[in-house]
Amino acid sequence: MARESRKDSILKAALFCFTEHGVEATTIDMIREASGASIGSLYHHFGNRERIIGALYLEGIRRYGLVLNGAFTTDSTTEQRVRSVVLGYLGWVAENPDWARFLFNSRGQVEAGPLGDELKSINALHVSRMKAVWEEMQTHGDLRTIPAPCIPALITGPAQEIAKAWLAGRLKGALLDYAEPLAEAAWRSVRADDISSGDEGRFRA
Amino acid sequence: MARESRKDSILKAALFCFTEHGVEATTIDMIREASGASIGSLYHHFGNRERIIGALYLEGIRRYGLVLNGAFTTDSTTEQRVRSVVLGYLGWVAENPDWARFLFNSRGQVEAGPLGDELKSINALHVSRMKAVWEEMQTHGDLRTIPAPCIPALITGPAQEIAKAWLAGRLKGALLDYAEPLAEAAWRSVRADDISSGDEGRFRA
Amino acid sequence: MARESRKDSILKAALFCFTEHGVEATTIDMIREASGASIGSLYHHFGNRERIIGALYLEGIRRYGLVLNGAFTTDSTTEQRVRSVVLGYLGWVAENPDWARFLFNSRGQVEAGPLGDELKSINALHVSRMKAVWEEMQTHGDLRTIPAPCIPALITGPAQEIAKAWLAGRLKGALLDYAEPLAEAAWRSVRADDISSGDEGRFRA
Amino acid sequence: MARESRKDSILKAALFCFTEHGVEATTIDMIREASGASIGSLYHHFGNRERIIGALYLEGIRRYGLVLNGAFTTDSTTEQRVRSVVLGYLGWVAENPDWARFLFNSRGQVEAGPLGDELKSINALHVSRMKAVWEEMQTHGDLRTIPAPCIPALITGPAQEIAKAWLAGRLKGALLDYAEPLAEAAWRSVRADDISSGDEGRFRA
DNA sequence: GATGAATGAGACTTCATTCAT
DNA sequence: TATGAATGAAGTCTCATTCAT
Repeated sequence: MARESRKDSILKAALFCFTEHGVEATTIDMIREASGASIGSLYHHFGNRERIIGALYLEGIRRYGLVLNGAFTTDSTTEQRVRSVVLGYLGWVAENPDWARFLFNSRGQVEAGPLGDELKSINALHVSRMKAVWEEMQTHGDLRTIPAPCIPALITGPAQEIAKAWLAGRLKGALLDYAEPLAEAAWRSVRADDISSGDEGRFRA
Repeated sequence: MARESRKDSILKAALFCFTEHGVEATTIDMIREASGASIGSLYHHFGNRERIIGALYLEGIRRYGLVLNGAFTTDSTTEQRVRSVVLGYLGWVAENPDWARFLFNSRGQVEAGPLGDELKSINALHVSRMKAVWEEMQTHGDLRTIPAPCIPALITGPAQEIAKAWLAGRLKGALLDYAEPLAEAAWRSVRADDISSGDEGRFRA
Repeated sequence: MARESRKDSILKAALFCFTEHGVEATTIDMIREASGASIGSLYHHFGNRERIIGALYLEGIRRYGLVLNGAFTTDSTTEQRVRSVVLGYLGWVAENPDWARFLFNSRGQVEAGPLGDELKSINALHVSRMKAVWEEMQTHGDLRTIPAPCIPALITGPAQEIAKAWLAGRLKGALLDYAEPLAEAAWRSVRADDISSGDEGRFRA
Repeated sequence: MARESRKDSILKAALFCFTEHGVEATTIDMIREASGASIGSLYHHFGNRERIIGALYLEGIRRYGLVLNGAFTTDSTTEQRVRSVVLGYLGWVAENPDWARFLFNSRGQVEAGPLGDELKSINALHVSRMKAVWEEMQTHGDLRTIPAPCIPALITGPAQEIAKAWLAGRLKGALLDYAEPLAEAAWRSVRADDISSGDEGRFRA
């Protein structure tokens, strides 16, 4: 832990700067100042600016992935899973606003950079894994017949909009106040017609 | 028209560059090269870089606004309006991918710039006008009781996700293939419980 | 002339700096200071450091080429030509010590740079043109039978050594004091056995 | 020997890097990577970059000196000596291309560095020792009356040009193919008029 | 209106060197 | 002896902007 301290403090400082000024506007010198490290140390550990961003992005995806995986492995009915994803997403954003801002606001900029392809492929892994789960649910008849790419969009899209507004300070109150309504709406938008809220969902007779 | 030609060609070139490289990565010199104008001419017409972005943003909002206004003024039932917003949004993105990329991908970056506040307030005008309409519908009982900010998020959020994926080339086929499913889902997610698709929606007895 | 002034003054300053500190040790800032131009102006005209060096190298080759071409076109007998090349070379070095230092001292460094291949090919052109002339003389029987690449080495090599020593300040007196002995020696080293100094050389009966 | 191994492996790696990238362009880190040593180890053994270059240069001169001394001590007639110097030089270059490249290509750069004066004086020693021998020969009447500095230039200059071309890959075939013609030419360029190849040279009656 | 040379602040990065372990 | 994290001066280059013609 003491060993990793410098590298970690640089990443921490970088995240802080990205939140404060945005990814593009953050200079190496800002990170240097915020981290207390020297320029040389920054480059010793990361090689260049882009790799600092990349390392942070990777760590963000890893952390976020843990939450979503939890939602899938813990819950058993389809409805529970759909709700868990929405709640899990909003919960994570509420607790990790800086990571969320960085991850979701800057995705485009990060993927446009030199390490974009590498990071994109890691992202694609997450997406495809999730996609497999949704499709399985659809096969079981718990979800309406909807083009596959729409399912995650319907479940996560509105929550993302709300989260974005909240992160930008355009929303009063706690982010989690919107969790239940959004989870309910997500479920309504994707559930099969013969299923209503409160039914068992998956594993029906 | 011939007089305005130079100014327009600069804006056109700027939009092209923003699509190609992103807003932040686009330099004055790229726009100069793409437009065929001289640096001096660029500054003569726009004063500085930020004002090129601003002018483009304004024009984008204006164009997009026309479509959405159409959806509201033409249609009469709530369901029709909800569906029209989704369809209108996706239709506009499909026909104006460059404008869409610029407007939705780069919103954060644009608002972070020096003219951000000005542009934000123009945006806020649009949003608040729309909000008023949704709230009216809610008052009439056509929409479920949902926190107000969720309504546009539910209607537009999933469409935005799909549009983003399509613009990034992650989606096969035509964007409009997803329009009907998304419209249907949007309506399901916000409609009042005693209303089903096909009912009259607003102005019921 | 007034128009080209800036670009030329930069090149002039660069040559001065190269003489003073060597090519590698010369920084953009030194050239900026010596030329009186701004950094921006430097980059406006040349794009990068390497292209300043390249432009200078090209100009140097051009100037030097004029002298050597003169030696070949003016003189008629082989002996006269051999002597003219040695004398012309030393004369040019004596009159253009800065160009000479840059051209001959830094050839390796220049060719190792990014524009190396381009410059190398220009150099190769000069060399091959000259080679053709020597070979013609050899065919005529004025020169001994020597491997072709040795001929220019024998004629120019010693003069280059002397010039290098003189440029480095290791030689007392005027460079041209060594011209006649070196010309004589060059001719002795390459002339055919039945030809002695003062004979007609080429076009003998 | 095992003790010295590390130091030697660093020097060996340095020579490799100098050949590959040139002296100026070689960084401490390149040598570290090529040698397998750590940065700390490099500095422990040599103190700084310049001293690595210096140590290598010294070793190169020492090795090359052995060959040339051989030419002078073994052979007795002037002609034999002149020829031996040319042959010895080319033979050494052919067998030690990396050392040759370093020693002759980078001489200027090395002498321009902080340890330049020290190395220059060592070089000057070699040169003056050799000069004494040539002058003695001249006094004996074996060599033509030529300005003293021209003698080594005439003997070694052409061979250096050929060696440079060969090291740069501009020459096909073996370097030693050019040895005999160059030795013959060197002797012709400096021998006294009443001496022809095969005469006794020195020690005539 | 149009042009493009000129400007300079400031960004990123390299690299020799030091020093605690 | 060996290691490699840490340092920071110094270099190259970019780019928005100004201004004389």
